[in-house]
Amino acid sequence: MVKPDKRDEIVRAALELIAENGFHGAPMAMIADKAGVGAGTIYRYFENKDVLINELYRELEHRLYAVLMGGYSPEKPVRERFIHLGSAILRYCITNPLDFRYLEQFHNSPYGVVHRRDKISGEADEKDIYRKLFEEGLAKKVIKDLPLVVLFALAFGPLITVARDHILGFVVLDEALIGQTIAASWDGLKR
Amino acid sequence: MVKPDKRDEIVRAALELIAENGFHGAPMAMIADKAGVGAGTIYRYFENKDVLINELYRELEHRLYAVLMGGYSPEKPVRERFIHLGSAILRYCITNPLDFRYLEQFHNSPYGVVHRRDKISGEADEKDIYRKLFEEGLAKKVIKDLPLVVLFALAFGPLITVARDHILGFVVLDEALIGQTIAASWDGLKR
DNA sequence: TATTACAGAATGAACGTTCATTCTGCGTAA
DNA sequence: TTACGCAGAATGAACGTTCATTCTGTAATA
Repeated sequence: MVKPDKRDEIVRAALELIAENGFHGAPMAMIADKAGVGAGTIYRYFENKDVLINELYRELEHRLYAVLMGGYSPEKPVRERFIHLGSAILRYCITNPLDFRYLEQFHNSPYGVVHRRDKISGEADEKDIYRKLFEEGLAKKVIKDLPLVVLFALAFGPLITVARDHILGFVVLDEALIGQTIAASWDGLKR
Repeated sequence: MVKPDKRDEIVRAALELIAENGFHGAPMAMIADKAGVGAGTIYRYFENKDVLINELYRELEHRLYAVLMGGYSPEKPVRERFIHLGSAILRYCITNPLDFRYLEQFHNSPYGVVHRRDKISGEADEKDIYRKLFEEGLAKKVIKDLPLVVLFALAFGPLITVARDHILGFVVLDEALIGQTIAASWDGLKR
């Protein structure tokens, strides 16, 4: 039978190599090596490199979503929920730098653009918690009347930039600084 | 001797291909083709691909700096200068999508990380106009008391994100929206 | 004629993927 | 209990392709 532990090793190795070296710095042979399997073995679990990359992305997206929803209360005020989500996302990125770097690589690549285009053109699904939050904030007139995409940029732009800077060692984000950063990005958002 | 017009064609072709397809979607042979030049000719002008990539980056950086400084008045209030620089940068990115995409590719790659590390560890040079502006804002207590890196993130994060979204067609930035976006990112920055 | 600039073919390294083969663990027969 | 047979998991050498770079011959220039 298919034992998941080899699959897991492959995924873990791919995450680490791609996060650190990018898609093109992570040849299949190297992934196989790090996973402790033969090169051909990867193809028993993943049809090809693209599939591996996309499945890994989906796993990370799923993990991140679970973290975001931990302790999330839809009945609290918009600002409070925003702070909660922002802190959760920033903390996750900081404590899981490999995940963060991987997600960044993915988003800054053709994979990510396709993924995003699909997402925007489709309807908001259950998982699109930020979209719902912003729409509610717009309806209640607590955040600026701007297109959703711009609101996303104002909210995520700083967080992602600052997370990257932390991971690359350009700044050290402690609890206090995390709070101040998110509060500041809220200032940009709020009406 | 070395006629600059072939060099220019090579640089232009490299810009276009790399901006649209990334570093790995722009083989030297394709760059040569698009430039109307033999593959070997590129090596008369650039020692290797890395050098070509870095020199192209430096040219773009220089152009962008010139744009930023057009109409910049160091004696105006901090907020006004910030708005001026933000508008200039955003407009530049939007009207020169190839330049913007190239700069992004560069920054999101090992080239960019090395470049940034060098820049941060070095002293502020004359060209580091944002750094000077923020330091003055801090001294005059008009912007939040946060590390420079975080201020950069709050200011640039949204602008870059929104510029990318515009170029990918996820939003249409007209003059009004540009102004509102920059004003909003100032709200995040100001004390 | 001597020198330089050039185009494009040649080269070798690196890559993703394939596939003939080997290994492993389990059901069955003695 | 041991030996055998077998399915399918695992392997890694080999293949075809792509790429950056170098080499070679030719045209232009002086």
